[in-house]
Amino acid sequence: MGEQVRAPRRQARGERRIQEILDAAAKVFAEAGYEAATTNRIAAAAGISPGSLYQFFSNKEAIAQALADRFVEQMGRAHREAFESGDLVGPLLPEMIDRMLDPILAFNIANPGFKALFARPDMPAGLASAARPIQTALLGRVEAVLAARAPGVPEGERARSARVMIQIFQAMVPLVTSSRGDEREAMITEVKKVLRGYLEPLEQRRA
Amino acid sequence: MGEQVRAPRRQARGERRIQEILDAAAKVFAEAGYEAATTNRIAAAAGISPGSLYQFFSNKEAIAQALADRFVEQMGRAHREAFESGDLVGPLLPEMIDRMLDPILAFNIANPGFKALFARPDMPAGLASAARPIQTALLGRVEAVLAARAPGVPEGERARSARVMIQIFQAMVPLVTSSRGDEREAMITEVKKVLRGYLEPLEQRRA
DNA sequence: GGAGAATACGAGCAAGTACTCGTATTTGCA
DNA sequence: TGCAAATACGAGTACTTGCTCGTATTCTCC
Repeated sequence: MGEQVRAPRRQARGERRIQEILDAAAKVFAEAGYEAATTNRIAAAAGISPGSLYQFFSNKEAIAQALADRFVEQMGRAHREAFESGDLVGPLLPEMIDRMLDPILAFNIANPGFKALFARPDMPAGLASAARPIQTALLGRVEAVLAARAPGVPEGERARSARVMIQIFQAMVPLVTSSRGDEREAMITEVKKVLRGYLEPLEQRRA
Repeated sequence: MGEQVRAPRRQARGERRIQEILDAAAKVFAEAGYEAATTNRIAAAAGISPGSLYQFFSNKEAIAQALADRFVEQMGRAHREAFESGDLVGPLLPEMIDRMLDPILAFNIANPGFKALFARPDMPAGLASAARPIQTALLGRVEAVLAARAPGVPEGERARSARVMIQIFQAMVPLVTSSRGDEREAMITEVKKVLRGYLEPLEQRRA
């Protein structure tokens, strides 16, 4: 255990190749899903031979893992942006919802491959765990917002409500990303209506 | 074209086998997903040899297709039950929601294999089309309810709202089926809260 | 400019898949 | 009871997939 195959000293060319492979993998995973995305196809999409692919990644799962890490890091940034405002109680509910949703929606729109990788049930179990910390952090932040704005909700119920909100939001993301233009704007409005309709009664409840 | 391989005259034993195979397939698909569900494993789960499997189904997709048809038929029954009440306007909103959701939730709880088959992106495209008529019918029924109860909502928005409601409901189903006992009951209550929070403002809008 | 390391290639291997086929057993029916 | 059809078997086949390996090319640094 603890054995490390020391990674070769990468040249600039190699670093570029790695990013190219990850870009190609994101595209192929998004189009085909995890299982159907063959390593040969990823190599072809990256414009290199299968052998070259394995110069940089030890196996298919390592590619997905690296891609997941890249996504998770960007997603983390979007989450931090969504919750960076210190004032959880001041803003009216609609504005609060705007602040939380807009950055995360923007991320999902800009990275269609993200959902394709993480939302698919055919990917290896280990991959989901890469997103776990992010998911847990998100849950905690939503709970914190609930605790501040809806103090009348007891703790056990609060955790459940946070999960429900996250689930709803994630379910609506495909509806948003798969539409375009005005229809997309309208869908974003609907997502916010849904969350507002769920949150408003919680905020108004007495302790 | 139009060629038909005439199906052999089934014996009672054969009819029984077909149902056993479908039961086994539902279990294996639910556990492993479409791709990872090997025909040999389905055969083993049904307690027969791979060769016997192909006595009744010409290929793996035909198994999934037959299973899908069986599910779709049962699902159709649940939908009809959910919407059979002629009175769309009389009942208060919470009762209306109970009537619509309970049968469909009950179906999903009783048939965990259903979601596993239809919600997975790794299944052949043709399969999804089996559920299409059911989905379209459901959309139409929800739209009809909206038209009756929320006449203030213009038509284009009504279609969008119906889609949103269905999407939300389907997203919450896993939260319900994956929990047990009191937690499950609580989750069902939450699903209904969400839909009520979304519907109530629509109903109260002026034409 | 040359030596060693990194990068690149692509035919091919081991393993796993859906599916077949020759044969044996069981069933329905005259 | 006997016979044709239906059912059952499971080792074997054709194919695909992730991945390797011997070899050729390009880069880095002295």
